[in-house]
Amino acid sequence: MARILITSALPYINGVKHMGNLAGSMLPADVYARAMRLLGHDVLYICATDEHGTPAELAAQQAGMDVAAYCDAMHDAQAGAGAQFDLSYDYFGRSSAPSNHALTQHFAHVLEAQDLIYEKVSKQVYSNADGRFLPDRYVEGTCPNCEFDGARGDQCDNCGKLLDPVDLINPYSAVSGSKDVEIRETNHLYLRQSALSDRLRDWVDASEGWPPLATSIAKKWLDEGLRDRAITRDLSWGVPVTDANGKPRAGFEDKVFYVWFDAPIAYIAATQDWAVKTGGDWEPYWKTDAGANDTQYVQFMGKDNVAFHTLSFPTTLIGSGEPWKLVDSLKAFNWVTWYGGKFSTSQKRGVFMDQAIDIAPSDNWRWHLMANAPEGDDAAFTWEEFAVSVNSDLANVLGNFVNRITKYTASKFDGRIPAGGVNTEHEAWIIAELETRIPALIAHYEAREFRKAMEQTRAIWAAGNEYLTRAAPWSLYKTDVDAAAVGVRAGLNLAALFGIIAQPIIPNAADKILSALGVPQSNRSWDFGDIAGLINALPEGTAIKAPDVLFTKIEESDIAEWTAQYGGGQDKA
RNA sequence: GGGGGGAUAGCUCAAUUUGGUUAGAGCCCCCCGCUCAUAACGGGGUGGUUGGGGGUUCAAGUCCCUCUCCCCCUACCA
Repeated sequence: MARILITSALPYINGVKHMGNLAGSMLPADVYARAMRLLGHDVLYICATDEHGTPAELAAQQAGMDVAAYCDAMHDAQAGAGAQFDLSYDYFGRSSAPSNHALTQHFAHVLEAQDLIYEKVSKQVYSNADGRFLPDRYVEGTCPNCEFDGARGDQCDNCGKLLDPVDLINPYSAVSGSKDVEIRETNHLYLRQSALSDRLRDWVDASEGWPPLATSIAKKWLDEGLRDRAITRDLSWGVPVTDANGKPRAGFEDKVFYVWFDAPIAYIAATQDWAVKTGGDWEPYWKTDAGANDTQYVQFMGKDNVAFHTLSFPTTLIGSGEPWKLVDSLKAFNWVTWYGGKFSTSQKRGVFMDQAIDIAPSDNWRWHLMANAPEGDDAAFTWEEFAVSVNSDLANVLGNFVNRITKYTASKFDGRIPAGGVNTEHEAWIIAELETRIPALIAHYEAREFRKAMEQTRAIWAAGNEYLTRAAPWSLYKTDVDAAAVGVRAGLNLAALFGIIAQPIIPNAADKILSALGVPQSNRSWDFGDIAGLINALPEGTAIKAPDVLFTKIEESDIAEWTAQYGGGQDKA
């Protein structure tokens, strides 16, 4: 048994997330967490809302709400959506929590004590109309390179050239459209990342189990030489910048820490909040002087977040000089796209978590998104593929298997798990299948290869159908009831096994199957022991029920309706 | 501009790390079987110049060069 800390990239606060966000970190982290729990590990799965930054302030303003109240509402909405998708967080915290304020300020103080923080004045665009400094991409204007009119301050979408907002011709605020903008000087705290390059490189070189994507991105930045990075912003909503006495830092009264400085720290702060809430101990997860070297720390994130997790956050932790736990393994995902294009609220393209749960049960989404996880490349969501996942994999292969064997048991064996008969070549066949497939399934989960894990799960379900065809108890029943009983008993045990292996992915359907077969909670773990015994594990004579239809199929008319409402193939971006 | 990832049956993806039998699977389609079951299930089959071009090698989807297209990052979006 191992102690495993799992974090999912923090979902940003400005609204309920779309299915791509769910599929890219929160859901796979959850499936992994559930699988590791079933394997008997001591798992802590931590997530939180990422609440600071300019977009949060603007979203609140647009909603006509106070930022804090807006974040309260959105945090609740996201927590609710997560619960509806059965995300089994041990704690779902907030980057705006007092614990994170304190810890972020703590890190800034110890980093400064290590001479890794200094003040520097830079130039930034200020919008008089909006009464705020504008991040580079919130300034738009004419591109000095190609004269495109809608160029953003950081990059021109037309010619692709990287820009400095100061160079834009006729700059205006992307927030209000106002041209009343000016360049102002502003003082900020900078993190001396350059001083930590060597220590960071040593750590990256020593790391194992990172995907090539993560290693190559980290090394590229290191090769170019880490630049010092501003870790404060001119905003009001965020973690206040304090001095060593906890008072507002002189000259920084109207500034807060940069969201990417405080957000990853919230992984730790949320763990502290979990400890307070549950009476647990957070230090064995995060402090190497409290046992965290024995903790396996796995981070899940989208491909855009890799540099922050491999460089920025480790810089904070290493630079502190304190014994903080660093990440062991990363799993980075590409994007789920909507028919190959981007999700867009305004253009009604794509489904968000709160809408999705009204369309189909959580299990259906979880299965489809994991079976088509964007592991190698971006993966396009389509209603047609969704229907295939639900109808073929869930309804026909798994749902129908459970249905056919339980119904048959009800009609011919009095609804009880039958005794009698002896195993034949057919039972030997299915046992051999399980003896190779179950270890392979577990290996895929341990390697966090989700598509392969789903493929193996489905293959095990499908093997059950093949077994029933081979054993054909309905034929044997006419001449030898005991011989038929062998097939029925094995089939019922297989149904239970299928529920047990399905738990990380489709927890609700799995529970329905296991409850119908009378499998107690205590017998649902992945401690399989002797695999040959799995087809005789259920107590003979136990009364079972045929569960209601486990998965309702998706009809052509459903697809047409959803396409009309949420967009589909006809408006590819 | 720089860096990284990707392009493989009609569709969605394996196999590329470590070059090695006839490049696999699911869906679709066709044929057969079964009749316990949600018109489901099982078996078999059709289908590939591995994005284009060039090279290395006894052998290339895999290594090298080059071209095309898509995605991410490029340090003040998160």
